[in-house]
Amino acid sequence: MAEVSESNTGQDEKRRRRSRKGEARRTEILSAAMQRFAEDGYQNSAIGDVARDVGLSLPGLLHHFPTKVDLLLAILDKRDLECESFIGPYRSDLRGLLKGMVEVFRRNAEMIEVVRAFAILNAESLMKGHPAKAWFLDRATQLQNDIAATFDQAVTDGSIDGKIDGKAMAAELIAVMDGLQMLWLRDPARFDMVGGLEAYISRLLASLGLEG
Amino acid sequence: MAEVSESNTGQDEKRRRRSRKGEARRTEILSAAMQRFAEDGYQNSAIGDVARDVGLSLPGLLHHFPTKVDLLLAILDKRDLECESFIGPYRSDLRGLLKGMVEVFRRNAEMIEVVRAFAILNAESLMKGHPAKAWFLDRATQLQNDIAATFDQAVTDGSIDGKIDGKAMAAELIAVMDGLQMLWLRDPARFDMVGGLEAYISRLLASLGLEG
DNA sequence: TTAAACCTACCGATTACTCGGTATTTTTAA
DNA sequence: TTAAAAATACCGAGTAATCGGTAGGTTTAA
Repeated sequence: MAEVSESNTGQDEKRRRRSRKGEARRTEILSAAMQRFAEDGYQNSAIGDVARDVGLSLPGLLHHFPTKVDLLLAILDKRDLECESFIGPYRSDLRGLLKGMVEVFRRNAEMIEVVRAFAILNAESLMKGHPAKAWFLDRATQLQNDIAATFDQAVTDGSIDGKIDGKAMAAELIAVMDGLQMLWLRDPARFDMVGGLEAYISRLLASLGLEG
Repeated sequence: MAEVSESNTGQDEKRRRRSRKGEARRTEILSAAMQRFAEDGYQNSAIGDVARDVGLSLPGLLHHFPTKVDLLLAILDKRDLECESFIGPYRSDLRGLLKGMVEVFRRNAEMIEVVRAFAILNAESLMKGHPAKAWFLDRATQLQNDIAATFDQAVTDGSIDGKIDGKAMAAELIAVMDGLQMLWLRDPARFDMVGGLEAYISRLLASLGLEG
Protein backbone atom coordinates (compact mmCIF):
# COMPACT_ATOMS: atom_id res chain seq x y z
CA MET A 1 0.00 0.00 0.00
CA ALA A 2 2.79 2.35 -0.79
CA GLU A 3 1.55 5.84 -1.56
CA VAL A 4 3.11 6.21 -4.98
CA SER A 5 1.90 9.38 -6.68
CA GLU A 6 1.39 8.08 -10.21
CA SER A 7 0.77 10.38 -13.15
CA ASN A 8 -2.49 11.66 -11.77
CA THR A 9 -4.31 14.50 -13.44
CA GLY A 10 -4.41 16.44 -10.28
CA GLN A 11 -6.88 14.91 -7.93
CA ASP A 12 -5.19 12.86 -5.28
CA GLU A 13 -2.59 15.30 -3.87
CA LYS A 14 -3.08 13.01 -0.87
CA ARG A 15 -2.31 14.01 2.60
CA ARG A 16 1.39 14.60 2.79
CA ARG A 17 3.47 16.21 5.38
CA ARG A 18 4.97 19.30 3.91
CA SER A 19 6.91 21.99 5.69
CA ARG A 20 6.17 25.67 5.33
CA LYS A 21 9.47 26.10 3.57
CA GLY A 22 8.60 23.31 1.20
CA GLU A 23 5.28 24.87 0.23
CA ALA A 24 6.99 28.14 -0.47
CA ARG A 25 9.54 26.41 -2.65
CA ARG A 26 6.82 24.63 -4.59
CA THR A 27 5.17 27.92 -5.49
CA GLU A 28 8.51 29.44 -6.41
CA ILE A 29 9.25 26.49 -8.67
CA LEU A 30 5.84 26.59 -10.32
CA SER A 31 6.22 30.24 -11.14
CA ALA A 32 9.76 29.88 -12.45
CA ALA A 33 8.81 26.87 -14.52
CA MET A 34 5.96 28.72 -16.14
CA GLN A 35 8.29 31.49 -17.17
CA ARG A 36 10.65 28.96 -18.71
CA PHE A 37 7.81 27.23 -20.52
CA ALA A 38 6.73 30.58 -21.87
CA GLU A 39 10.12 31.06 -23.45
CA ASP A 40 11.01 27.60 -24.68
CA GLY A 41 7.88 25.50 -24.41
CA TYR A 42 7.58 22.47 -22.22
CA GLN A 43 9.43 19.89 -24.27
CA ASN A 44 12.32 22.20 -24.91
CA SER A 45 12.74 23.53 -21.41
CA ALA A 46 15.34 22.06 -19.12
CA ILE A 47 14.16 21.57 -15.59
CA GLY A 48 17.76 22.07 -14.57
CA ASP A 49 17.41 25.70 -15.62
CA VAL A 50 14.25 26.01 -13.57
CA ALA A 51 16.14 24.63 -10.62
CA ARG A 52 18.89 27.20 -11.01
CA ASP A 53 16.29 29.96 -11.34
CA VAL A 54 15.08 29.25 -7.83
CA GLY A 55 18.54 28.55 -6.44
CA LEU A 56 18.20 24.81 -6.24
CA SER A 57 20.15 21.90 -7.60
CA LEU A 58 18.39 19.64 -10.06
CA PRO A 59 17.90 16.84 -7.54
CA GLY A 60 16.64 19.47 -5.15
CA LEU A 61 13.91 20.38 -7.56
CA LEU A 62 13.12 16.76 -8.29
CA HIS A 63 12.50 16.27 -4.61
CA HIS A 64 9.44 18.51 -4.93
CA PHE A 65 8.32 17.34 -8.38
CA PRO A 66 9.62 13.83 -9.00
CA THR A 67 9.39 14.09 -12.78
CA LYS A 68 9.16 16.80 -15.39
CA VAL A 69 5.61 15.70 -16.17
CA ASP A 70 4.58 16.11 -12.55
CA LEU A 71 5.80 19.67 -12.74
CA LEU A 72 3.79 20.32 -15.88
CA LEU A 73 0.60 18.86 -14.46
CA ALA A 74 0.99 20.85 -11.28
CA ILE A 75 1.13 24.02 -13.35
CA LEU A 76 -1.98 23.08 -15.29
CA ASP A 77 -3.91 22.29 -12.13
CA LYS A 78 -2.93 25.56 -10.55
CA ARG A 79 -4.12 27.43 -13.62
CA ASP A 80 -7.39 25.51 -13.49
CA LEU A 81 -8.11 26.69 -9.98
CA GLU A 82 -7.24 30.31 -10.72
CA CYS A 83 -9.43 30.37 -13.81
CA GLU A 84 -12.49 28.79 -12.28
CA SER A 85 -12.52 31.25 -9.42
CA PHE A 86 -12.15 34.16 -11.82
CA ILE A 87 -14.79 33.14 -14.34
CA GLY A 88 -17.37 32.01 -11.82
CA PRO A 89 -19.14 35.27 -10.99
CA TYR A 90 -19.71 36.12 -14.65
CA ARG A 91 -21.72 33.06 -15.57
CA SER A 92 -25.16 34.50 -14.94
CA ASP A 93 -26.57 35.08 -18.42
CA LEU A 94 -25.27 35.43 -21.97
CA ARG A 95 -24.48 39.08 -21.74
CA GLY A 96 -22.75 38.53 -18.44
CA LEU A 97 -20.69 35.75 -19.89
CA LEU A 98 -19.54 37.82 -22.82
CA LYS A 99 -18.71 40.69 -20.54
CA GLY A 100 -16.74 38.21 -18.46
CA MET A 101 -14.77 37.09 -21.48
CA VAL A 102 -13.72 40.65 -22.14
CA GLU A 103 -12.62 40.96 -18.54
CA VAL A 104 -10.56 37.79 -18.87
CA PHE A 105 -8.90 39.32 -21.90
CA ARG A 106 -8.23 42.56 -20.10
CA ARG A 107 -6.61 40.62 -17.35
CA ASN A 108 -4.63 38.39 -19.70
CA ALA A 109 -3.29 41.42 -21.52
CA GLU A 110 -1.21 42.11 -18.43
CA MET A 111 0.23 38.64 -18.05
CA ILE A 112 1.82 38.05 -21.40
CA GLU A 113 4.29 35.41 -20.25
CA VAL A 114 1.56 33.30 -18.73
CA VAL A 115 -0.62 33.62 -21.79
CA ARG A 116 2.26 32.73 -24.06
CA ALA A 117 3.14 29.74 -21.97
CA PHE A 118 -0.38 28.40 -22.27
CA ALA A 119 -0.64 29.16 -25.97
CA ILE A 120 2.54 27.24 -26.65
CA LEU A 121 1.53 24.42 -24.34
CA ASN A 122 -1.83 24.34 -26.03
CA ALA A 123 -0.27 23.75 -29.42
CA GLU A 124 2.36 21.39 -28.06
CA SER A 125 -0.39 19.29 -26.59
CA LEU A 126 -1.49 18.43 -30.12
CA MET A 127 1.60 16.29 -30.46
CA LYS A 128 1.35 12.55 -30.37
CA GLY A 129 1.49 11.30 -26.81
CA HIS A 130 1.97 14.70 -25.21
CA PRO A 131 1.36 14.50 -21.46
CA ALA A 132 -0.96 17.52 -21.46
CA LYS A 133 -3.11 16.26 -24.34
CA ALA A 134 -5.97 15.04 -22.16
CA TRP A 135 -5.92 18.12 -19.97
CA PHE A 136 -6.33 20.50 -22.89
CA LEU A 137 -9.00 18.37 -24.53
CA ASP A 138 -11.03 18.10 -21.33
CA ARG A 139 -10.69 21.76 -20.70
CA ALA A 140 -11.76 22.79 -24.19
CA THR A 141 -14.72 20.44 -24.13
CA GLN A 142 -15.94 21.65 -20.78
CA LEU A 143 -15.53 25.29 -21.72
CA GLN A 144 -17.43 24.76 -24.95
CA ASN A 145 -20.26 22.99 -23.13
CA ASP A 146 -20.51 25.74 -20.54
CA ILE A 147 -20.70 28.46 -23.13
CA ALA A 148 -23.07 26.45 -25.29
CA ALA A 149 -25.39 26.02 -22.33
CA THR A 150 -25.49 29.76 -21.79
CA PHE A 151 -26.36 30.34 -25.46
CA ASP A 152 -29.04 27.68 -25.37
CA GLN A 153 -30.46 29.15 -22.21
CA ALA A 154 -30.70 32.54 -23.89
CA VAL A 155 -32.67 30.88 -26.67
CA THR A 156 -35.18 29.20 -24.37
CA ASP A 157 -35.34 32.44 -22.40
CA GLY A 158 -36.46 34.15 -25.53
CA SER A 159 -33.65 36.68 -25.18
CA ILE A 160 -32.52 35.79 -28.70
CA ASP A 161 -34.26 34.17 -31.61
CA GLY A 162 -34.01 30.42 -31.99
CA LYS A 163 -32.03 30.24 -35.20
CA ILE A 164 -28.70 29.60 -33.56
CA ASP A 165 -26.80 26.49 -32.53
CA GLY A 166 -25.32 26.94 -29.09
CA LYS A 167 -22.51 24.46 -29.59
CA ALA A 168 -21.49 26.11 -32.83
CA MET A 169 -21.64 29.59 -31.39
CA ALA A 170 -19.56 28.47 -28.44
CA ALA A 171 -16.96 27.00 -30.76
CA GLU A 172 -16.80 30.20 -32.74
CA LEU A 173 -16.38 32.33 -29.66
CA ILE A 174 -13.58 30.13 -28.40
CA ALA A 175 -11.96 30.21 -31.81
CA VAL A 176 -12.07 33.98 -31.94
CA MET A 177 -10.54 34.30 -28.50
CA ASP A 178 -7.77 31.81 -29.22
CA GLY A 179 -7.03 33.39 -32.56
CA LEU A 180 -6.96 36.94 -31.27
CA GLN A 181 -4.62 35.85 -28.53
CA MET A 182 -2.23 34.37 -31.05
CA LEU A 183 -2.20 37.56 -33.11
CA TRP A 184 -1.54 39.55 -29.98
CA LEU A 185 1.24 37.24 -28.84
CA ARG A 186 3.00 37.59 -32.15
CA ASP A 187 2.93 41.37 -32.04
CA PRO A 188 1.83 42.63 -28.62
CA ALA A 189 2.74 46.24 -29.25
CA ARG A 190 0.67 46.68 -32.37
CA PHE A 191 -2.34 44.47 -31.85
CA ASP A 192 -5.18 45.29 -29.47
CA MET A 193 -6.76 41.99 -28.58
CA VAL A 194 -9.22 43.44 -26.10
CA GLY A 195 -10.53 45.83 -28.71
CA GLY A 196 -10.71 43.00 -31.20
CA LEU A 197 -12.82 40.90 -28.90
CA GLU A 198 -15.10 43.79 -28.04
CA ALA A 199 -15.68 44.49 -31.70
CA TYR A 200 -16.55 40.88 -32.40
CA ILE A 201 -18.87 40.63 -29.43
CA SER A 202 -20.73 43.84 -30.14
CA ARG A 203 -21.34 42.77 -33.73
CA LEU A 204 -22.40 39.38 -32.47
CA LEU A 205 -24.87 40.86 -30.01
CA ALA A 206 -26.26 43.14 -32.68
CA SER A 207 -26.79 40.29 -35.11
CA LEU A 208 -28.58 38.36 -32.36
CA GLY A 209 -31.00 41.13 -31.65
CA LEU A 210 -29.40 42.08 -28.35
CA GLU A 211 -27.66 45.32 -28.85
CA GLY A 212 -24.64 46.16 -26.70
CA MET B 1 33.20 36.05 -50.68
CA ALA B 2 32.41 32.58 -49.51
CA GLU B 3 28.85 31.55 -50.31
CA VAL B 4 27.84 30.65 -46.81
CA SER B 5 24.10 30.02 -46.71
CA GLU B 6 23.30 32.03 -43.64
CA SER B 7 19.91 31.95 -42.00
CA ASN B 8 18.20 33.29 -45.11
CA THR B 9 14.44 33.42 -45.27
CA GLY B 10 14.42 31.58 -48.50
CA GLN B 11 15.73 33.79 -51.26
CA ASP B 12 19.18 32.78 -52.37
CA GLU B 13 18.89 29.04 -53.23
CA LYS B 14 21.73 29.99 -55.58
CA ARG B 15 22.59 28.08 -58.67
CA ARG B 16 23.86 24.69 -57.67
CA ARG B 17 24.44 21.58 -59.67
CA ARG B 18 21.99 19.01 -58.47
CA SER B 19 21.27 15.61 -59.92
CA ARG B 20 17.80 14.30 -60.68
CA LYS B 21 18.23 11.77 -57.92
CA GLY B 22 19.21 14.49 -55.52
CA GLU B 23 16.14 16.56 -56.29
CA ALA B 24 13.96 13.54 -55.69
CA ARG B 25 15.64 12.93 -52.37
CA ARG B 26 15.13 16.51 -51.33
CA THR B 27 11.40 16.24 -51.91
CA GLU B 28 11.28 12.92 -50.08
CA ILE B 29 13.09 14.44 -47.13
CA LEU B 30 10.87 17.52 -47.06
CA SER B 31 7.76 15.40 -46.95
CA ALA B 32 9.11 13.03 -44.31
CA ALA B 33 10.29 15.92 -42.19
CA MET B 34 6.89 17.56 -42.29
CA GLN B 35 5.28 14.40 -41.05
CA ARG B 36 7.75 14.26 -38.17
CA PHE B 37 7.18 17.91 -37.34
CA ALA B 38 3.45 17.25 -37.32
CA GLU B 39 3.92 14.61 -34.65
CA ASP B 40 6.62 16.07 -32.44
CA GLY B 41 7.05 19.67 -33.46
CA TYR B 42 10.27 21.08 -34.85
CA GLN B 43 12.34 21.43 -31.71
CA ASN B 44 11.47 17.99 -30.49
CA SER B 45 11.96 16.15 -33.76
CA ALA B 46 15.20 14.33 -34.46
CA ILE B 47 16.50 14.76 -37.98
CA GLY B 48 18.07 11.36 -37.53
CA ASP B 49 14.57 9.89 -37.55
CA VAL B 50 13.75 11.80 -40.69
CA ALA B 51 16.89 10.39 -42.28
CA ARG B 52 15.88 6.84 -41.39
CA ASP B 53 12.37 7.48 -42.72
CA VAL B 54 13.79 8.04 -46.18
CA GLY B 55 16.44 5.34 -45.90
CA LEU B 56 19.38 7.61 -45.35
CA SER B 57 22.02 7.98 -42.71
CA LEU B 58 22.09 11.21 -40.74
CA PRO B 59 25.11 12.60 -42.58
CA GLY B 60 23.41 11.54 -45.79
CA LEU B 61 20.53 13.81 -44.96
CA LEU B 62 22.81 16.59 -43.83
CA HIS B 63 24.37 16.52 -47.27
CA HIS B 64 21.08 17.81 -48.67
CA PHE B 65 20.19 20.13 -45.80
CA PRO B 66 23.35 21.15 -43.96
CA THR B 67 21.55 22.03 -40.74
CA LYS B 68 18.24 21.34 -39.09
CA VAL B 69 17.27 24.97 -39.55
CA ASP B 70 17.90 24.77 -43.28
CA LEU B 71 15.47 21.88 -43.41
CA LEU B 72 12.84 23.86 -41.54
CA LEU B 73 13.19 26.92 -43.76
CA ALA B 74 13.01 24.78 -46.88
CA ILE B 75 9.69 23.42 -45.68
CA LEU B 76 8.36 26.89 -44.98
CA ASP B 77 9.40 28.16 -48.38
CA LYS B 78 7.79 25.23 -50.12
CA ARG B 79 4.56 25.91 -48.26
CA ASP B 80 4.74 29.55 -49.26
CA LEU B 81 4.85 28.68 -52.94
CA GLU B 82 1.99 26.20 -52.72
CA CYS B 83 -0.21 28.65 -50.85
CA GLU B 84 0.34 31.62 -53.08
CA SER B 85 -0.56 29.68 -56.18
CA PHE B 86 -3.69 28.33 -54.52
CA ILE B 87 -4.99 31.59 -53.09
CA GLY B 88 -4.20 33.73 -56.10
CA PRO B 89 -7.29 33.22 -58.28
CA TYR B 90 -9.65 34.04 -55.43
CA ARG B 91 -8.44 37.53 -54.73
CA SER B 92 -10.84 39.38 -56.98
CA ASP B 93 -13.30 40.96 -54.54
CA LEU B 94 -14.41 40.54 -50.96
CA ARG B 95 -16.94 37.85 -51.65
CA GLY B 96 -14.43 36.00 -53.81
CA LEU B 97 -11.85 36.19 -51.08
CA LEU B 98 -14.17 34.78 -48.45
CA LYS B 99 -15.24 32.04 -50.80
CA GLY B 100 -11.57 31.33 -51.34
CA MET B 101 -10.98 31.01 -47.61
CA VAL B 102 -13.67 28.37 -47.39
CA GLU B 103 -12.02 26.51 -50.23
CA VAL B 104 -8.70 26.65 -48.43
CA PHE B 105 -10.40 25.15 -45.41
CA ARG B 106 -12.04 22.46 -47.46
CA ARG B 107 -8.66 21.56 -48.84
CA ASN B 108 -6.92 21.71 -45.46
CA ALA B 109 -9.49 19.38 -43.99
CA GLU B 110 -7.94 16.63 -46.06
CA MET B 111 -4.35 17.29 -45.06
CA ILE B 112 -4.49 17.08 -41.32
CA GLU B 113 -0.83 16.25 -40.80
CA VAL B 114 0.29 19.26 -42.76
CA VAL B 115 -2.13 21.53 -40.97
CA ARG B 116 -1.07 20.20 -37.61
CA ALA B 117 2.59 20.64 -38.44
CA PHE B 118 2.01 24.28 -39.28
CA ALA B 119 -0.18 24.91 -36.27
CA ILE B 120 2.49 23.54 -33.96
CA LEU B 121 5.24 25.37 -35.80
CA ASN B 122 3.17 28.52 -35.61
CA ALA B 123 3.00 28.35 -31.83
CA GLU B 124 6.60 27.21 -31.49
CA SER B 125 7.66 30.25 -33.44
CA LEU B 126 6.48 32.42 -30.55
CA MET B 127 9.41 31.18 -28.50
CA LYS B 128 12.39 33.39 -27.89
CA GLY B 129 14.84 33.13 -30.75
CA HIS B 130 12.95 30.52 -32.71
CA PRO B 131 14.30 30.24 -36.26
CA ALA B 132 10.84 30.48 -37.84
CA LYS B 133 9.80 33.56 -35.87
CA ALA B 134 10.41 36.03 -38.67
CA TRP B 135 8.77 33.84 -41.28
CA PHE B 136 5.53 33.54 -39.36
CA LEU B 137 5.46 37.21 -38.47
CA ASP B 138 6.07 38.29 -42.07
CA ARG B 139 3.50 35.87 -43.32
CA ALA B 140 0.82 36.95 -40.84
CA THR B 141 1.45 40.61 -41.54
CA GLN B 142 1.27 40.19 -45.28
CA LEU B 143 -1.87 38.10 -45.09
CA GLN B 144 -3.53 40.65 -42.84
CA ASN B 145 -2.62 43.49 -45.17
CA ASP B 146 -3.94 41.63 -48.19
CA ILE B 147 -7.25 40.87 -46.56
CA ALA B 148 -7.51 44.37 -45.13
CA ALA B 149 -7.00 45.83 -48.59
CA THR B 150 -9.86 43.75 -49.93
CA PHE B 151 -12.14 44.95 -47.15
CA ASP B 152 -11.12 48.53 -47.68
CA GLN B 153 -11.67 48.19 -51.39
CA ALA B 154 -15.18 46.92 -50.74
CA VAL B 155 -15.78 50.04 -48.67
CA THR B 156 -14.62 52.46 -51.34
CA ASP B 157 -16.55 50.41 -53.87
CA GLY B 158 -19.63 51.08 -51.87
CA SER B 159 -20.32 47.34 -51.65
CA ILE B 160 -20.51 47.68 -47.89
CA ASP B 161 -21.08 50.61 -45.61
CA GLY B 162 -18.13 52.54 -44.34
CA LYS B 163 -18.38 51.75 -40.66
CA ILE B 164 -15.76 49.02 -40.66
CA ASP B 165 -12.02 48.98 -40.13
CA GLY B 166 -10.37 46.78 -42.75
CA LYS B 167 -7.34 45.96 -40.63
CA ALA B 168 -9.50 44.95 -37.70
CA MET B 169 -11.84 42.86 -39.82
CA ALA B 170 -8.86 41.13 -41.39
CA ALA B 171 -7.46 40.35 -37.97
CA GLU B 172 -10.76 38.93 -36.86
CA LEU B 173 -11.07 36.74 -39.91
CA ILE B 174 -7.58 35.38 -39.44
CA ALA B 175 -8.29 34.80 -35.77
CA VAL B 176 -11.44 32.86 -36.53
CA MET B 177 -9.66 30.68 -39.05
CA ASP B 178 -6.74 29.97 -36.78
CA GLY B 179 -8.99 29.25 -33.85
CA LEU B 180 -11.33 26.97 -35.76
CA GLN B 181 -8.36 25.06 -37.04
CA MET B 182 -7.12 24.49 -33.51
CA LEU B 183 -10.48 23.19 -32.38
CA TRP B 184 -10.57 20.87 -35.35
CA LEU B 185 -7.04 19.63 -34.75
CA ARG B 186 -7.86 18.77 -31.20
CA ASP B 187 -10.91 16.73 -32.14
CA PRO B 188 -11.06 16.19 -35.90
CA ALA B 189 -13.84 13.61 -35.79
CA ARG B 190 -16.34 15.75 -33.93
CA PHE B 191 -15.64 19.26 -35.09
CA ASP B 192 -16.61 20.60 -38.51
CA MET B 193 -14.27 23.47 -39.19
CA VAL B 194 -15.52 24.11 -42.71
CA GLY B 195 -19.08 24.46 -41.44
CA GLY B 196 -17.84 26.69 -38.67
CA LEU B 197 -16.14 29.02 -41.07
CA GLU B 198 -19.15 29.10 -43.39
CA ALA B 199 -21.43 30.01 -40.50
CA TYR B 200 -19.13 32.82 -39.43
CA ILE B 201 -18.78 34.18 -42.94
CA SER B 202 -22.46 34.11 -43.74
CA ARG B 203 -23.27 35.97 -40.54
CA LEU B 204 -20.48 38.39 -41.34
CA LEU B 205 -21.81 39.05 -44.83
CA ALA B 206 -25.32 39.53 -43.50
CA SER B 207 -24.18 42.03 -40.89
CA LEU B 208 -22.31 43.92 -43.62
CA GLY B 209 -25.34 44.23 -45.81
CA LEU B 210 -24.11 41.69 -48.33
CA GLU B 211 -26.17 38.62 -47.89
CA GLY B 212 -24.69 35.29 -48.88
C1' DT C 1 36.98 13.44 -64.73
C1' DT C 2 34.64 15.75 -61.55
C1' DA C 3 31.13 16.83 -58.52
C1' DA C 4 27.28 15.08 -56.13
C1' DA C 5 25.50 11.39 -53.17
C1' DC C 6 26.23 8.84 -49.37
C1' DC C 7 28.51 6.16 -45.55
C1' DT C 8 31.13 4.72 -41.04
C1' DA C 9 32.85 6.40 -37.11
C1' DC C 10 33.12 9.81 -34.14
C1' DC C 11 32.37 14.06 -30.81
C1' DG C 12 30.84 17.32 -27.44
C1' DA C 13 26.86 19.00 -25.40
C1' DT C 14 22.59 18.34 -23.14
C1' DT C 15 18.97 15.82 -21.00
C1' DA C 16 15.99 13.64 -17.33
C1' DC C 17 16.80 11.09 -13.68
C1' DT C 18 19.30 8.12 -9.75
C1' DC C 19 22.25 7.01 -5.78
C1' DG C 20 23.70 7.76 -1.43
C1' DG C 21 24.37 10.75 1.44
C1' DT C 22 23.94 15.38 4.87
C1' DA C 23 21.40 19.21 6.85
C1' DT C 24 17.25 21.15 8.37
C1' DT C 25 12.85 21.28 10.14
C1' DT C 26 8.79 19.35 12.43
C1' DT C 27 6.54 16.08 15.44
C1' DT C 28 6.47 13.31 19.44
C1' DA C 29 7.30 11.90 24.10
C1' DA C 30 9.48 12.40 28.61
C1' DT D 1 10.73 22.59 27.98
C1' DT D 2 13.47 19.67 25.77
C1' DA D 3 15.64 16.05 23.50
C1' DA D 4 15.08 12.04 20.77
C1' DA D 5 12.90 10.48 16.56
C1' DA D 6 11.37 11.04 12.03
C1' DA D 7 10.33 13.04 8.09
C1' DT D 8 11.42 16.63 4.88
C1' DA D 9 14.69 19.49 2.23
C1' DC D 10 18.48 19.44 -0.18
C1' DC D 11 23.21 18.32 -2.69
C1' DG D 12 27.52 16.21 -5.28
C1' DA D 13 28.51 13.00 -8.37
C1' DG D 14 27.24 10.20 -11.43
C1' DT D 15 24.57 7.64 -15.85
C1' DA D 16 22.52 6.22 -19.92
C1' DA D 17 20.41 8.10 -23.72
C1' DT D 18 19.85 11.39 -27.30
C1' DC D 19 20.99 15.10 -30.26
C1' DG D 20 23.05 18.10 -34.01
C1' DG D 21 26.99 18.16 -36.37
C1' DT D 22 31.99 16.85 -38.27
C1' DA D 23 35.97 14.34 -40.48
C1' DG D 24 37.29 11.77 -44.00
C1' DG D 25 36.39 8.49 -46.89
C1' DT D 26 34.00 5.56 -51.02
C1' DT D 27 30.50 5.00 -54.55
C1' DT D 28 27.55 6.75 -58.19
C1' DA D 29 26.14 9.44 -61.85
C1' DA D 30 26.66 13.50 -65.32
